Amino acid sequence: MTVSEAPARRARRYDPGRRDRIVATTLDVIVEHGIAGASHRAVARAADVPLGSITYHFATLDELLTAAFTAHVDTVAPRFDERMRAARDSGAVLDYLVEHLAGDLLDSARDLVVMVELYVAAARNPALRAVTQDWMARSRRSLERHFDPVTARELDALVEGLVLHSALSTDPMDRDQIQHALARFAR
Amino acid sequence: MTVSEAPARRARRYDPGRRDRIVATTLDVIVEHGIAGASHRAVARAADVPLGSITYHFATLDELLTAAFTAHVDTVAPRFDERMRAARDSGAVLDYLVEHLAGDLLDSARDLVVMVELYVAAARNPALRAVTQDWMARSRRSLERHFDPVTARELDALVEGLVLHSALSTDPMDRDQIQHALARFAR
Amino acid sequence: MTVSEAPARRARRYDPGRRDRIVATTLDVIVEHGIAGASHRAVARAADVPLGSITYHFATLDELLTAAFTAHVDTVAPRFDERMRAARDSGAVLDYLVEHLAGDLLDSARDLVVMVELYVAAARNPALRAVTQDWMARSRRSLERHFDPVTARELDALVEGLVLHSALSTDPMDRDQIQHALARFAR
Amino acid sequence: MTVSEAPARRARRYDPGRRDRIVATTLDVIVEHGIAGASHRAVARAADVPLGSITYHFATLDELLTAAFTAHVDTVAPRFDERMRAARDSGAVLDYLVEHLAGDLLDSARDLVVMVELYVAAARNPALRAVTQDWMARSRRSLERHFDPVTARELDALVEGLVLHSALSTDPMDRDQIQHALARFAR
DNA sequence: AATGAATGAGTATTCATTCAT
DNA sequence: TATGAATGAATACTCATTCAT
Repeated sequence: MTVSEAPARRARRYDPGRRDRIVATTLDVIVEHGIAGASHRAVARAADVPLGSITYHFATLDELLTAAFTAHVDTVAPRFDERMRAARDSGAVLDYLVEHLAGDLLDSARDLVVMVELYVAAARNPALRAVTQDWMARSRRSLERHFDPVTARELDALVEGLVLHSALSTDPMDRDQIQHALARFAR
Repeated sequence: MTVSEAPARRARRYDPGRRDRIVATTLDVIVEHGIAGASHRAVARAADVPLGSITYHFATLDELLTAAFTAHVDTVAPRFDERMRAARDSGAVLDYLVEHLAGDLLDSARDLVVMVELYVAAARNPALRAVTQDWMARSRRSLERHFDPVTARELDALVEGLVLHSALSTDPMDRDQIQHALARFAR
Repeated sequence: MTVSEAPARRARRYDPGRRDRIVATTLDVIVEHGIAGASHRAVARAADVPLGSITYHFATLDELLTAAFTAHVDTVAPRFDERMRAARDSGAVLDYLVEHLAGDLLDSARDLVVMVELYVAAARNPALRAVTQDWMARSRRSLERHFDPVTARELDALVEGLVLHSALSTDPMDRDQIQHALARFAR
Repeated sequence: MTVSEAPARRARRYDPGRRDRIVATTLDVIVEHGIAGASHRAVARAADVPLGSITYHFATLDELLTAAFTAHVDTVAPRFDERMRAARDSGAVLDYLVEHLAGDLLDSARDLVVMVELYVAAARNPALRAVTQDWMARSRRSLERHFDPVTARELDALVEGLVLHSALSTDPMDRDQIQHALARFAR
């Protein structure tokens, strides 16, 4: 019986792309445990990286969180814009939104959690507020491919509200209801 | 909405109503520092009460937060219902909502912040989710005094989205825009 | 949704024998959670009695623990003495001890846990040391009904050792082995 | 066996071997104040190390206690085995045991206390139970150098009982009595 | 006589960050 | 460049005991 609590970390000194992996893992941790649960340690554990490695790449937690959310927006916003570009007309946009809100709830659930966490954090963190506003602006600009600015903004707000509701309600709206709500904005 | 941090601690063994004061102060702290900042210590300091007093009245932080949000909902929901009861018709309701969302009344701002904090916390905390759902249900029921259930639900979602936007955006919608958005649901 | 965290304690102001019930419950708590787990609160909860009631009847924790262990010894020691008195000869005593150590492990397990907890606590608590020594002396005196003082003492020590072993070993001695060990002391 | 509580904290960022020092100090604290007194803080104070240092090296108190007891067993068991190996015959073994149990050497007293604390803790802590069982098995195996397995086991139990008695009794057996008791197992 | 409230010290543990190597 | 060690403040929560009623 000998004392042995070696943390079983495979040596991995050469590890290119580690920085990116840390950023990606940070998002995973946020999704699973919230921003409150996204500590240096939690991320280090999840990314299987020594604690010092996190603080080496990111001077502060804030910097890490900002990097993570920025990366998220840079993934999600272009994808959304692409969908908008691909849509033939405003009707097609609404169809897509219905699909997004009612359908593949696995992927959207993730996006939604990230969104809400970001929104609240932004309320008290200027760096994140910039990220949030960038995201809002981009998504509105994408919608403006098919709607006038006023409608785009209203639609954006409604979608946000619907997302919140479907995230938190035990009795979420069904596809028809969502369709009906969005139709208020279509021709 | 300022929290007095007076370090002077008068001896005060007999202090009826302290429990309620703690609950009220908890809401203040949430508004000022977010749920993440609502620690036992922070609340104790703000309520000018010894730390042990908090844990005496509330076995866990969760219990305290739940009590605080419940108290908030029990204040806000009846007030909203009263407004709905008082409104002559659906037009009057929309007028009130516009006022509520656009008026940068201190009270409104406070309510917005509490709501958003609650929503995010609810995503990870079943007890708070129950509070949230109760709130949603009550507010929908109030709207149903003037709208059919489908419209009430849609309107509720839009309001939620608008709240999020106005709570977090640096460039919130103006009164006309809000009015215009809500008008989609009026007769 | 109204706040209601009433601790659901049935009113029971008139409750004779409560003192005794507290003492008995304290022993239960010690058995289940160890002396370290026998706090005022734990006992109050287990005995379904308000916290203040414990400190009302027992000025300090020490007093409560002492009362509990004393009660235990006053139950166990006479019982053991009765067995010794009833035994025809030293052989019958050994038969009884074998039975006790190998057999009804449910009751003995409880006694054993109490014994070991008491012993260790006694090492640092004078009040409990007195209880322990009283117990040791009484049990030795009981054995002296059938053995000379020297043998009684040795037998007592061996029994204690066997009890410890059977309490902690995953592979306890079987009846024959115990019988064989004790036989060293019989004629 | 005195624990220096020097409040002077020299800056000491580089301190190799600190982990081992913490483990050793933990045993000291257990000897002086019992397991119940072996808190993170108590150990930190005794080892003249900041509190965070303890939790850095040992994620939980359990881990620390386990390391301490394991270290103890890894010191004591080989030493005992060495004595057994060195003993010419079973008589020499008994002589050594008498010496060990009767000599009020500081070292012996210390070992006794550690043993008893370990035994009680083991009753409620699986990790410590493993340490205990390891110790029991090793000590039995050492005895088997001179006794058949059955006798070794009985002797072990008796020794344990004698240890308990001499650790806790104010009126411990004298050398002759111990000698006499052990002689029951000699040729 | 009895008890709910109060309290200050204490518990284990987590944390962001800094430092020495 | 990379990282294990270090650290002091903070976290939620428990506790024995005292007090006001």
